[in-house]
Order: sequence, then structure tokens, then C-alpha cells
Amino acid sequence: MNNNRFSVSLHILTLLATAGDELLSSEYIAGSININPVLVRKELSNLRKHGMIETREGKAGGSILAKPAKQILLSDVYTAVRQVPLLGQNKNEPNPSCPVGKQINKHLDDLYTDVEKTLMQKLGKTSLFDFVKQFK
Amino acid sequence: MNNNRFSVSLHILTLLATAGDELLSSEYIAGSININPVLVRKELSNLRKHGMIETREGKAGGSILAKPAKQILLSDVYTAVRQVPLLGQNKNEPNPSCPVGKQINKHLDDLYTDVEKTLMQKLGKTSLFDFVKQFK
DNA sequence: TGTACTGTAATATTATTTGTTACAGTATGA
DNA sequence: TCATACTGTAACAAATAATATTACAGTACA
Repeated sequence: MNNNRFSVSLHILTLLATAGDELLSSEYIAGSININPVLVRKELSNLRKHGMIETREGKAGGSILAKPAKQILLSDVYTAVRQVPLLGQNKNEPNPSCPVGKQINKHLDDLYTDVEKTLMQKLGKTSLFDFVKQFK
Repeated sequence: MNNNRFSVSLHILTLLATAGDELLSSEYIAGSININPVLVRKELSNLRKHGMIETREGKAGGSILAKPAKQILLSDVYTAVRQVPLLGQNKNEPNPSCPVGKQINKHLDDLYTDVEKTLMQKLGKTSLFDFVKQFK
């Protein structure tokens, strides 16, 4: 993951958490992050799919957290934006006639799976509530 | 890091570890990984800079581990290829007039630093020797 | 029924990663 | 001493991925 999606998603969730029961528009959120509103709507769409937010359409519409910030873990955010394994997506096709090449992808996959499990455990210790309460 | 450099570097080191005191050419290594020899030389150059390998130039030249595989940790490999923080490089420039936007980059940086520390601890538990001994 | 939103497709732009070509430098050994 | 087989690295090209933009249909409110 070389993109900014984790940062963007966490920024969105932080804004929603501090907004309480007020609906925030994608325009407003985009203004805080300083990116395009369509990108925000795409991330909102993804967060909604993962059950973290709810959206009301139409005039005076906008988004809101779907559950208390204490119940949203940073590992949930990571899962929502994750596309490829952390350390590389193993797109190499090593030479199968080389004893190392033949086996390495399996061992790399095992390693990456293991490392990501550690990452998830770490991120699972912090909730959105914990993250947001640092803001003063 | 959305690239393949960790995989490539670990593949190179695995080959060198199994080659013992034999020098391996970039051409040979590239053949096992199935990528361009120049890319291999670039990674070799980086690994050399980080003290993990040594290279002999000229005819019959090639590369070899600079120290025992037990003394090369996967965290060393990560450090060598790392360019940007794990979860995003925070290239956003949030709106400073928004209370969340004003502070979020600092909190994201803190979080990413903390998470990477955990990753390093995890990777530091496995040496190149441990990784290579899985190969049969 | 106009207005202010959302959702999403399609496309364009920009950035990053990977691959290639080219060539100078170095050590070996016939 | 010179052909050979390597390395090192710069410069450029191509491919891929991330981000931004435009456009427009759908929805709900007042």
C-alpha cells in the first residue's frame, strides 16, 4: 500500500467522531483534508460497505458514524483500505528450475501473513475513540 | 512501500546464503528472480551500502554475504528498502483552519512511527538463517 | 419543483515503479 | 597486454498505480 487511503479514511472518521450527531457533507470533509470531494465519496462508500459509517442522501444529507467510536478499531480501518499485503504483493514469477525460486513465493507469503497478523494485533489495541481523544 | 523491493532483496539474500562462499553474478540472480539484471545490481548496491553483502568487480566477480546469515535480521532488510512509512506517507496538506486538519498529521505520524516500531520488533525476531532453513 | 446533497462511471492527469540501453570501470587469465 | 566477463550507474522509456476531474443520474427536503 503506497497510497494515502488509510490516512484519508482515518481523517474522515476523526471528523465524524468529533461532529457527534451532525451530518457532514463530502464537500466539507474534502475541505478539511484538502482533496477532491469525489475521492472522499469513494472512501465514504468503502467505509459504509465496512459498516463504519452511515449516509443520508438528498438535500441536507451527509455522513455520520454508524457506531460509537469506541467500537471502531484502527485494525478495522486497515482492513477496509487494505488491498495488497504489507511488504509487497509478490508479483514476481521466479524461475521454477531454481531451487530457491521454486519455493520462495510460498515462504514470502507465509512471512507476510505472519507480519500482517502482528500489525492487526497492534492496530486492534487502539480505537477511533482513543485516537480522537488526543485532539485538543 | 508498494513495491517489490523487500521481496527482491530477500530473494537475493536467500540465494547468497545458499551459495555459501561462491560468488553469484547479477545475471544469475536475475535469472532466478526473473527480473532485469540492472534492477538486481541496484538492489545489490543498496544491500552493500547497508553492509549486508560484498561484491567483487571484474571478470569472475559477483556478490557474497558480508556476514553470517544468523547476523542478518529481516528488520535489517526492511530498513534497507524502506522509503516511506508503512501506512502512508502523509502527503496531504490538510486545512489548517480546521481543528482536526490542523493537528491530524502529527497524530498520524506518531501512530505510524509506533506501528513501524512494532513491525521492526517482529521482523527482528527472524534472521536470514531462520528464513533460509525453511528451504528444502 | 428547485436546491443541495450523494453515487458512480468515465476519463485525464500525475506520480511511481519497473525495465532497458548504453557505456565506463575493474579484475582475470591466456 | 588485451579480450573477456563481470560490476556500477546514468539516462531514458514503458508500464502501472494513484489521484483528480467532469459529468450526470438519483434522492430527499422545504
